[in-house]
Amino acid sequence: MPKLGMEPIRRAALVKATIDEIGATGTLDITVSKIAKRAGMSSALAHHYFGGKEQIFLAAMRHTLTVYGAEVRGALAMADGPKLRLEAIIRAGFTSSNFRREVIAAWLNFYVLAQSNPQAQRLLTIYQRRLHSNLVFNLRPLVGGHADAVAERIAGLIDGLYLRRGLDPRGEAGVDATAHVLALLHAELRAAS
Amino acid sequence: MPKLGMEPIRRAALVKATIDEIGATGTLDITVSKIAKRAGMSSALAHHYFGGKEQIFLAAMRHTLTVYGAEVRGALAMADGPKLRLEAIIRAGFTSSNFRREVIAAWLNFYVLAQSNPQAQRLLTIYQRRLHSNLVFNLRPLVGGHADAVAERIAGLIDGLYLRRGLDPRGEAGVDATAHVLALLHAELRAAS
DNA sequence: TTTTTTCTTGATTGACGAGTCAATAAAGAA
DNA sequence: TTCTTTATTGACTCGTCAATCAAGAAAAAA
Repeated sequence: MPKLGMEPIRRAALVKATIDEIGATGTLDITVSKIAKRAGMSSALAHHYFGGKEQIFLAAMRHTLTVYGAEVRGALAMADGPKLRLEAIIRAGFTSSNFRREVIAAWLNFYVLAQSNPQAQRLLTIYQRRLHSNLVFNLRPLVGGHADAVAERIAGLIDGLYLRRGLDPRGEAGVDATAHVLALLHAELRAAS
Repeated sequence: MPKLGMEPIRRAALVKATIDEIGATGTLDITVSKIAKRAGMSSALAHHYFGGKEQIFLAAMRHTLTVYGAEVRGALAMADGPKLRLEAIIRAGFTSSNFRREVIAAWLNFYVLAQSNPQAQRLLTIYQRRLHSNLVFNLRPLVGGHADAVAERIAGLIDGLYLRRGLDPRGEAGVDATAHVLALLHAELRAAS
C-alpha cells in the first residue's frame, strides 16, 4: 500500500481533520490521536509529517486564512470599480461558507492562540493588514484622506458582526450582517461627498 | 487558623487567580493546581468550594461580566440625556481597565467557551442583550424606528474594534477605538435627522 | 534479486492533571 | 469538656496524552 508522494495528501487530510475536530469540540483542546483517526491514520504518522501539535494548528490556521483570501480575491476579480469592489470585499466576509461551525470555531480559537503564539499572531496580522489595505486602496478614490479611518471602521464592523453572528445560538446569520456593513459603507461615502 | 466564613473570601481569591492565570497563559488550558497555588491554597480546597474546573471558569466569567456591567452603570449614572448616555456606554467599553492582558484573554476565551458550554453561551447572550437594549433605549428618541439597526451596528463596531485592539501586539489601544465608534454614532444621528 | 528509500504503525515512555478521600485542626455549641 | 461544624491539605487514583522508536511492508532503484 505505501505509495510515493503521500506527504501532501496526508498533510491536507490532517489539516482538514484538524479543522473539523476543532469545529466538533469548539476548542483547541483536542488530541493528535483524534485528529489522526479522523484523517484515517495513526497518530505517529501525524507526528511524522508535522512534528508536533502546534505545527498542525498553525497549518490549519494558514489553510483557513488561505481559503478566505481566495474567496476575497475571487470576488474582487468579478467587481469593477472601487465601490463594487468594496461591496465585494464586504460580502466575501459573510459568505455562508464562513459561517460553518468549523470555520467559526477555527477563527475564534486562532484569536485565542494569537495571544500566546507569535506565529499565530503574525498570521492574524497578515490577515488584518490585507483586509485593511484592500479597503484603503478602494476607498481612496471615494473618500480621499479619510480612507484610513473609514477602513478601520469597516474592518472593525466586519469582525465584530462576524463575532456576534458566529456566536449567536440561532444560526441564521450572514445576510443582515452584510446589509449592516454595506449601510455603514454607504453612509461613509455620503458623508465624504 | 481555620476561621468561619472563609467561603466567600476563598471563592473571590480563586476567581481573581483564575483570571490572572488565564491572562498569564492566554488560554483556558490551565490547571486547577496553578490557580489554587496562585490563590494561596491547595487544589483540593478549590475543588471543595467550586466542585470542578468548569464551575471556576463560569464564576470567573460571571465576575468579568459583572465588573463590566458595573462600569457601564457607573458611567450611565453621570450622563444626562440620550446622546450623552450613548457616548458613556461607548466609552465604557474601551476603558484602559478593559485592555489589561487578563481581561482581554478572559473575553477571548469566554467567546471560545460559549461555543460549547450552554451556561457560558447564556452569560454572553445576557451581555449582548443588555448592551443592545441599553443602546436601543437611548437611540429611540434620537433615531426612532432605526434604533434597532443602529444599535446593532454600534454594538458590532464596539466588539470588533475591541477584538482588533485587544489582539494588536503593539498595545496603545482604546483611545482611537472610542473615537471611531463615536464617529459612527454621530454619523447615524446626522443621517436620521 | 538485493538494496535503499518511503511510508506506516503498535507499543511504550514519561509526564501531567482532575477529582477523591481520609485525616487533621480549629472554632463554636451543648 | 465533649460534640459538631467548617476549613484545610497531602497523598493517591485513574485516566489521558504528546512524543518516540523500533520494526514491518511496499515500491523503486541497482
